[in-house]
Amino acid sequence: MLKKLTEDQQALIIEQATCEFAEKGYKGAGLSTIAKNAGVSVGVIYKYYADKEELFHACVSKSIDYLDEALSRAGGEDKSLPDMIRALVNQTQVACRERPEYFRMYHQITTSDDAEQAKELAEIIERPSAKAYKDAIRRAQKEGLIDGQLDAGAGAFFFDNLMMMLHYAYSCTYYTERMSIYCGKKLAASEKKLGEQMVRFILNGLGYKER
Amino acid sequence: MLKKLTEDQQALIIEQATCEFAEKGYKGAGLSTIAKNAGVSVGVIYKYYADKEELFHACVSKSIDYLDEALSRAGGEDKSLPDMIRALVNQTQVACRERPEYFRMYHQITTSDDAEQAKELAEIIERPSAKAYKDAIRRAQKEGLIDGQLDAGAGAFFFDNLMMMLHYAYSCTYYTERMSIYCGKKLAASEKKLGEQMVRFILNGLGYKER
Amino acid sequence: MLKKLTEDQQALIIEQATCEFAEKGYKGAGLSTIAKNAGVSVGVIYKYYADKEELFHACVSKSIDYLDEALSRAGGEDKSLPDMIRALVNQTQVACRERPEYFRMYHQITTSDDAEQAKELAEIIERPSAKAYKDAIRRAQKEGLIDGQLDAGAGAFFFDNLMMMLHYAYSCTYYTERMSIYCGKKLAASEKKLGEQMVRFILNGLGYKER
Amino acid sequence: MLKKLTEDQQALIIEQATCEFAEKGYKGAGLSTIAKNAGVSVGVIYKYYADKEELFHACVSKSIDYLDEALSRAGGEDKSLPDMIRALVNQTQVACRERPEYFRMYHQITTSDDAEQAKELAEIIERPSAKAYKDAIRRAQKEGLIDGQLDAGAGAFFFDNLMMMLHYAYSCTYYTERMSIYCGKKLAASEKKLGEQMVRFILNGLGYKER
DNA sequence: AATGAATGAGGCTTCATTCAT
DNA sequence: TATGAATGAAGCCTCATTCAT
Repeated sequence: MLKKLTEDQQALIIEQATCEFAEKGYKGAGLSTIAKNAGVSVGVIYKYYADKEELFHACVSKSIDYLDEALSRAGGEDKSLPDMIRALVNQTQVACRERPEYFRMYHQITTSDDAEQAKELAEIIERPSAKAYKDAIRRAQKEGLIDGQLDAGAGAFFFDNLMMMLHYAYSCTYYTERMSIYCGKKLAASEKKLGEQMVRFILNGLGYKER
Repeated sequence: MLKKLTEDQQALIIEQATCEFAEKGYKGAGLSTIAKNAGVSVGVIYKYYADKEELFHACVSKSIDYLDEALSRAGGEDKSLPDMIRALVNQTQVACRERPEYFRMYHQITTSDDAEQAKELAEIIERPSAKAYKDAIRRAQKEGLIDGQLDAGAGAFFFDNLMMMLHYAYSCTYYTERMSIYCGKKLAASEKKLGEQMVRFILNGLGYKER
Repeated sequence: MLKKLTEDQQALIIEQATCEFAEKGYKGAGLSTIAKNAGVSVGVIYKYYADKEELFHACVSKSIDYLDEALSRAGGEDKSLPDMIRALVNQTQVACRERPEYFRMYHQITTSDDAEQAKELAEIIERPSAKAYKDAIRRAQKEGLIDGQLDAGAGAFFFDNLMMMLHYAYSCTYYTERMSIYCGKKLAASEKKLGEQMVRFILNGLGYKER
Repeated sequence: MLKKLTEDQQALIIEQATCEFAEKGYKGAGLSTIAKNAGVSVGVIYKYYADKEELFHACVSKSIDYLDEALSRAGGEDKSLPDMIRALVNQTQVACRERPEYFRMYHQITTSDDAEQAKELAEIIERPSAKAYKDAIRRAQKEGLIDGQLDAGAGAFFFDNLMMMLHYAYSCTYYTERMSIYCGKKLAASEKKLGEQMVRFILNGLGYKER
């Protein structure tokens, strides 16, 4: 009983907390549920995190890290634009299947009503990919591969909007249902086909012309 | 004390409740806050709604109605595809400016972890527009105006995904910030320019070719 | 709407209130239930009674009046002791069948935790019959009809105790059940036989000897 | 704050709850009052009892146990009928002096308007003593000690009715007052004398003849 | 004078947080 | 150091009472 929490136990706390927050929201999540699911006492959580909010933030950070990692796994500056997009869409589908809770967590973040905090989080989460996508679009525009009239920022925005909705479609109950309604069950169930359709739509949207 | 809540007061309850729910979520919203903001007593709310949940549902219904109405204001089957899309984007921007709480409410709905309820709501909310968009796309495909390879459902899905993210960008703190990060403050602030970019991206995405 | 409550309506209020108080107790009774059952508005009750407590007291008074009346119907100083007791037992059975709520009301009174009020009520309700029974016993003792060793007050007390329990047995759910358990369903259902047994027990208890 | 409520504290909760319920009834009793009187927080009560009702039932059970115990202390099948009755009356007087709240609790139970529950409770509480008394009477009848005409069940019923009213007289404000009115303060105050009178009345009532 | 909707204090219950062991 | 029971503030809801019509 006088042993320090192992790293595994600490990780389990975050993992279970993430699931609980992702599922029930910040207010709905219960500390005692988290403790029970993680196999630790409520008290020990307060040794590692000052309060519920700090635990939540830790889960958020972990989720962001995973999201970043998932993105970078798709990465590769050397890829062609179509390949890059294909890889990103693909990676999203895989990541959502593996760890839907992290994407649900992302969705929870966006419900925050604290403007200051929202700003801060957006800065951390969105800035890097915004830059990466914008740069890629600019590069492609210079190479004459895509629509020159398109504002690079706006293009990145629309692209990421589609990616984000794909996240939600694969991780949040409501959006999953919505995807089925729009695409039909069959297409919704086929990651490959839907991915292809999406890549096609995005490339078209950006005004991509081969060669 | 008034003999009976005026229609205005009743409407104010829903309005304030919607704001409270939209901002804090179902769990976070406080009945006493709502009552105070609506200028009524806590008790009277229970004369009109059996409990917190029923009040929430009333707010949801009202929000959905507004959303539908906003959509139909853009409507017009007779419009050309570009005009229709332009109108929808436009209408979204106006509606979000006028009643951001209804769109925030929508966002709250999607956080529900009750699968059954999510299903039901998605059916009510999404089915009609899904059908409308799909039909419009099919029609345009028959007329040879847009990409014939595109699955109509998927096209409608991607289109509505972009619309939904526009809603969020104009009504939820986090997404607003995110839009600024992607597009820059200037473009984010110009509804007109951003709208044009978006219409362009969508038309391209659908593979629209004039004539 | 500008008409005064008729006497019937006023009586109905008391009647329904009595039933409600008798069934649910003072705390459990609901003013709105009473109003609804009496076919009047809640407000008008407050025109006749200052508050819930006063209404309760009015019901208590009415109940006491009925109880007294029921007793006096049995009355008759001229009767022989056995006849008097027989008449009282009989009358109790009839009254309980007709108006169980008044006896339930009595039971409710006795749960009061306000010592002062209990004292006052006991004085009003019990003093007269205590005196009457005591006198009757003294008279019978002088005539050598019953046990001279018995304290007249104690005798009256035991006699009335048995009467009171008979009240309860015929009007309160719990005591009805209890009667069945003790006496068996058959005897419990036969007012006549049980009454005879009780008269016999009482006369024996008082040490009554004919002639 | 204590690591765990001691047994004493747990007992105190039940004790204080019993007093509160006994005094004010189920509806009238307040959880916060109970907590305060027991020197614990409101919350901890919910660690031991799911809700107010469960706490009430625990108090009822405790009270019933005490009542049974008090009865069995008087017990003794080997005693003569007069001795048995004397012991029961005696024991009742002692128990009421020691723990009036348990008898008040009993009184509260009988006010329940839930027929099903009343039935159940009556079965548990009354059946055993009903049987014991009835058997004792039958035995005495066989030995020719008491009135053969008396229905054993009815006799047990009348006997227990007198016992019950004695309980109430010694524990509930109203009935205490009533006893004074009937018997006079002096006799009411003398447990011994009143007890003797009561035993005499009962034995007479049963038609007891020595030898 | 009767109505019944509005009021708001108060009750039960939950759960984030504390702290004795 | 980990435990998990105890704490108590805060939330939902009820209902006796008020008062505009």
